[in-house]
Amino acid sequence: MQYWLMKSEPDAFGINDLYSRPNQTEHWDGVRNYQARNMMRDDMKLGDQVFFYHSNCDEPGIVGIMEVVREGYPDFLAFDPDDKHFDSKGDPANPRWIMIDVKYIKTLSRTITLKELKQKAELAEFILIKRGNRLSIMPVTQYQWDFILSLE
DNA sequence: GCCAACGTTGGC
DNA sequence: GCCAACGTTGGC
Repeated sequence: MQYWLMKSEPDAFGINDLYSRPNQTEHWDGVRNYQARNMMRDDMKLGDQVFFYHSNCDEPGIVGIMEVVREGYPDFLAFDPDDKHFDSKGDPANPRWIMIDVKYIKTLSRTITLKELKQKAELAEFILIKRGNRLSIMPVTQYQWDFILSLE
């Protein structure tokens, strides 16, 4: 089993939104970055655990945990002209963009903030805090996962 | 709202 | 294939 982190803006879709969905499950749509796409398509497997990260908000940080419950499949929003994630070059016979389904597992007792994560020597190699990183999906090592949870 | 960092696009 | 222009991300 592998570990991951996925970012979302809480104004658009936060952890409480995931919690409120039927079966506490939702598809993770709208990813339009090839590196992130490749991870969803090739590497994210059923049962993998994922940190839910709130970005672009008052207190950026890790707020909860979810689990991969469906592996990569075509992101249908890429074919919807009315959706903001529409891709005019999309070809249903050869889908370019991929999504997965995730299920809510838990909300952490507190937000483990980006500010706090940056101060930990143990996380010096964590992709999230590398300068200039903009990936919305990234792998987390077992060591990083355990260490971050120990901060809760 | 600003802007640094980075990815993508498209002319050549 | 280079690279300037442009768009997006996301912390602050």
